[in-house]
Amino acid sequence: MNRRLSDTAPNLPTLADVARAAGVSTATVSRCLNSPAQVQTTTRDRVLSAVASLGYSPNFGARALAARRTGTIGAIIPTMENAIFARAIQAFQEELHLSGQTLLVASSSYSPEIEAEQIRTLVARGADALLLIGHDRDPGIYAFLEQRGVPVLIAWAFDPAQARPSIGFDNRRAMACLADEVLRVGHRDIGMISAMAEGNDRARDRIAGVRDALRDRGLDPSALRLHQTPYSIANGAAAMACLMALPTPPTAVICGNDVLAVGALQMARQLGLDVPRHVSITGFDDIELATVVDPALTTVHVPHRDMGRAAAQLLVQMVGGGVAPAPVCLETEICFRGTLAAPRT
Amino acid sequence: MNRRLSDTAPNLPTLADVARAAGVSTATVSRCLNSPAQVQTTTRDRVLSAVASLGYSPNFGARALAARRTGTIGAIIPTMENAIFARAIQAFQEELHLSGQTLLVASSSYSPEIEAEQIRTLVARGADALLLIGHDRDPGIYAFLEQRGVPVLIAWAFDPAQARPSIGFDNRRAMACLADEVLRVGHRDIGMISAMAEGNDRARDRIAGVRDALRDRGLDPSALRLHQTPYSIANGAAAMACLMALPTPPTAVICGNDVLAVGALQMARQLGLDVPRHVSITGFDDIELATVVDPALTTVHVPHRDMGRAAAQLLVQMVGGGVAPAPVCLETEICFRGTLAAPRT
DNA sequence: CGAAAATATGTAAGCGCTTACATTTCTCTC
DNA sequence: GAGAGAAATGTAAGCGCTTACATATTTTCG
Repeated sequence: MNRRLSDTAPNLPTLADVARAAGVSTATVSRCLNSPAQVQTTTRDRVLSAVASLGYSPNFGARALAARRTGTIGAIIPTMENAIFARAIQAFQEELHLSGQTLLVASSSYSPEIEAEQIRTLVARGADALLLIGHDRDPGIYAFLEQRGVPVLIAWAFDPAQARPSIGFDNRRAMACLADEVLRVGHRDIGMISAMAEGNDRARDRIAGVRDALRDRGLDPSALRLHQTPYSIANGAAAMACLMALPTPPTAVICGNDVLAVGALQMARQLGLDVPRHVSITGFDDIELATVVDPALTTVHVPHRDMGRAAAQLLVQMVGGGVAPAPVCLETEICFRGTLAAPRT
Repeated sequence: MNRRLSDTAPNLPTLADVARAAGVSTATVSRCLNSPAQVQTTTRDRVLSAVASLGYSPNFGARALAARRTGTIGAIIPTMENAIFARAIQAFQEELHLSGQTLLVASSSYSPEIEAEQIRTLVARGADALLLIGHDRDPGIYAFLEQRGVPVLIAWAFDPAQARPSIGFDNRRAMACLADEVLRVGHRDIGMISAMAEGNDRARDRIAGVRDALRDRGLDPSALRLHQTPYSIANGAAAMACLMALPTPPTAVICGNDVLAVGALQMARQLGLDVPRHVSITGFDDIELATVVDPALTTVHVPHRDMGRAAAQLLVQMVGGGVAPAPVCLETEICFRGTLAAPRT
């Protein structure tokens, strides 16, 4: 047939070419490449030099078809522009590389519909396994993944109630700890700026964490002045302006993440409010931004890199062994910096 | 043979199953999926409903093998943790998605050896085309890519002297413009904190740009106090400390990127120097960090998102058409903010 | 109305690799 | 040094899809 070999496509050497050049069968060449130990040293040298001299490199499609795996792992994150995901994905990719796996990435822009589509795309593109953020998801998607036999690991969430393998931290408890610190120094009027909670279990858990802390101190959780807004500095600032315009503005504003907190901080300055003297602000994540602003942000440190690295290891193990690992819970830590202080009396 | 079908692997429906269910040939099913216009509406509906009811999804390896393309485009960037790359890659991925392509990413950690390895990996993983940063690279790599027939687009660089397709901006000229502004307000003692120039043509071009500006004003380009350091806030700070410890410290410090500049800014504050009264500092890139610090950084805005988006379009076009597009040069713009002022007299 | 042209569908040959199984070639051991 | 067992290599059957080409069906129009 030889279709399309006539045009620009270069005619690359195949396994058979290497086999011919080395005077062995294709099976031996394949073994040299995939399990060298099975092949005698002298044969192996002969084959490898044929590989080198022909400039051979295996055809991906053929290999994937025959071996029924691609050595590719997919990850879908809301957006790379959020430093927490960029950082984790970077570590994830590096670790994957150590295991000889390649990373296929897609982003959902925080939209469940786009995410569902991307999941299908990555599976169709041959991802051997998938990394997803948070448990919240249409059950049909999990059914689809199960049908295709694609292992999934959930990151950024730890919830032993969910049977699915996951790696993350307890958003709720971490936020409850931080909120408790805010209460401990004396704040009673608490505002909260959160990311949109719909379809985002992390955001919901953090809100629940603040309410837990309130409740534990015998305060009314429903008194929390909650403002939800999409992720951005500008939105954080706008939300802060709303909160501060209230008849009795909160003396402390707990933010669902550092980006919103930085926005809040900027707005506070713009409104002529001194942080933390007039109002305390806290973040969550501990990204670079948190240390660069003045005063530096009191926040919760999340081990994003560790999470990315560990996620890669778990996923590689899941692809290989097929066993579902138990949920992993990482520790978070409060970073006390300059934006939390006792309220003015 | 049926190997490995006995174990855990689910037995997924194939094209043939769909064909059987719909009462057509596999060719017709394939056409329904790839060029629906060729198939009669009634047949198509029948096939598509069979696809849906069986939960069929094409096998990636088989498709790649038969079609000789994967619909996957690879990108290798130094690191995702650098916001400029994260931002561009995000836009790149979104645009790729619109064209039905998938993104394979790898990172080089700024190491030419790792990059070379990653290039081979991505090609072996079936990338139809590659996005790389900067022209600087072993010629053997370009030869390899040419042999394999993998189109490459270079981003972050614009140099008409290079024959290769590229999209970027003129690092040298942009930096020269900024440096000229620094000179224009009266600075004569200029320090520069640059990223490591070796194997990084962007960094080299920016240094050259500063020297150009000096020369154009009749000053001695070799008088530039240049400090090279790896990319990080802490390194920027350390470099700033060195510069300020000089017998006659520079009155303006031009930084190769915003991250180094933010480090310099922090160190200035730590040293009790007021910016811009005691010393001016400039950045390059215009990332979020630049607007969050106080005073906000005077820097060069680089249209990272546009670059990412356009890169995706070019690459898709290269894979499809096979024609090498002419180098594209994007415009940069100086953002005057708070860190540049005339030197004290 | 019939032949030519256009359209729709079927047939089947690979794409390049992996791997189960068969065969050959060593390496021991007694 | 013969036979058993281990090790190395070869044989060949797919993996599931795309697409050139063949065939069947419909449309067009002189």
